[in-house]
Amino acid sequence: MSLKVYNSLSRKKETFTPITPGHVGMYVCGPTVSGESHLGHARPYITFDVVFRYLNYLGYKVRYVRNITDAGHFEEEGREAEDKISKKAVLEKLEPMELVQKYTNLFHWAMKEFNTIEPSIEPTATGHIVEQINMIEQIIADGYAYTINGSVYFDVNKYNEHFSKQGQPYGILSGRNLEDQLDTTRELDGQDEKRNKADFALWKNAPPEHIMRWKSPWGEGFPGWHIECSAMATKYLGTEFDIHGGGMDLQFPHHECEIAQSTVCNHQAPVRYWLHNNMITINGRKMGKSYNNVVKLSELFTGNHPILEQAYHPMTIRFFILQSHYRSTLDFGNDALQASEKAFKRLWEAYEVLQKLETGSWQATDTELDDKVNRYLDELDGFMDDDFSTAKVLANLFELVPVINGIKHKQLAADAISGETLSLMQAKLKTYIEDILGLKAESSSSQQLEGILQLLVNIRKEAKAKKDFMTSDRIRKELEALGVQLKDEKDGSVSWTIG
RNA sequence: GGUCCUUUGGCCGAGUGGCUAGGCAAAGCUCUGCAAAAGCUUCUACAGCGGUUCGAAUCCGCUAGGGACCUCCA
Repeated sequence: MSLKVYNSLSRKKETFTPITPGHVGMYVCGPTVSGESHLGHARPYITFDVVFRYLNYLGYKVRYVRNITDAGHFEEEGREAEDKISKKAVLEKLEPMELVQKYTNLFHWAMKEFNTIEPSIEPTATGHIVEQINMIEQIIADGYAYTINGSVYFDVNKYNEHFSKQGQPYGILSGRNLEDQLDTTRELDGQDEKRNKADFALWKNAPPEHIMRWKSPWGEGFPGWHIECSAMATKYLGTEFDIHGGGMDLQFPHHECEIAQSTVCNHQAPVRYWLHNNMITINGRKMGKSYNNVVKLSELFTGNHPILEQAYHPMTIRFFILQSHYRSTLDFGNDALQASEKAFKRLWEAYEVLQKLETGSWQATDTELDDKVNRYLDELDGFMDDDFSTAKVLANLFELVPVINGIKHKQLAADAISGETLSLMQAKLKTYIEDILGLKAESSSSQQLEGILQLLVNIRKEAKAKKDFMTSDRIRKELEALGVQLKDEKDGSVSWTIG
């Protein structure tokens, strides 16, 4: 078995072979920290977190680079062509970097809530102005960019003419040709400066009111929209690296431009495998700023948004995202989230039960079931190898839930499956649920709380022994109101779940 | 207008031409002081029409709906 990934560049699944055996370089487009992250942003970071985790599981040494876009040219919701950071800074009376810091912190908080592993390097655009300027200078020196009024533009036509001959036309990633591009009519800032509409900015001259500005050979300004990723990816991953990830909406123009810039500078195509996650939709429509239909992560976690019927735990969201394939659209809805919440709870509880089951060296009395369990476990690697089919992994894990619960609740014989299979199941589920899918308990209880609950359970037990069901039911009912659910097990013991 | 994707049971969602994914919901049953939990069972869907094929949710064509990108966007 070997890992296969869907490469946007070739539009098909390819066997993954790293450039340097045993090592993987992966770059993922990070957040623009001019505002708070929303549900749509969660998808790539959770998706590529699982990619990162799985590559680690396969034994690769992975350098995972995810940038923070904290500079440059952004557009405000109102579509004014202004630097979003500087504009908001005025509105909120904050320093630009203060604002950037605030949203960076919020982003990190959300990523932690989602239990994502921190990238190996998280470079910022403002920290790499020099690298970006160097890269632009090189592009100019090679003749693929021109300067006008203190701004620098990439000459897409010239690039296309030259590199088409080498099988690297502009549009290679997004599958479009330049001629179609030129037909579009858009009135954009600086459009008249450009020789051709398809050209894009490498460096923009900063108007006086623009707060974020840096000195450059072309005057004071700020870097273009795409150069930071090229510069930082090259710096930390080299002129050619293995994986570049991001949302499908970045495929064009962002990633296309990245390819063009890097190809000119490094004399080779920068990326072997382009991986793109699909969008999260809401009522069938992409969740995005332009559509004014975003649900911020903080709103999701607190339930503080008109569309939300309740708060959703970060693990519910993570589970929700992993239940679909990353290249499919995923429709957001309360029903879907609530289904995920319950499903995850059931899976997690079974997982915890499983880890507490005693194993040994007994033989299976139900060999048919034993075989089935082994098959479900064996299939997991193959599912992940098949372009990270987390949905299939979860489906198999759910097949195991009745087996685990059946043993626990004595609906199945304790030795229905062999001790060896049980041990394997424990190990595999730990690896898959915690290490690869990155799921974790929604809440952890303290030892003190456990003690208090045990006390109440004991009191209730005594009441039940005296057939004082009023008291026993009261304890159960009032604990339930506090979010603690008591369950009388068959063997007379009592278990509880908090949450 | 250009390029491309998509349409799966009440809802979400996976699907490699033949082997009823899975989850949630619903109904019934078992267990139980009552609950809850758990287990078992039931619900066998692939937008429409045509074609290819021994066989199609899966391939091809047409029609209809939805969407994405072409502009900041995960």
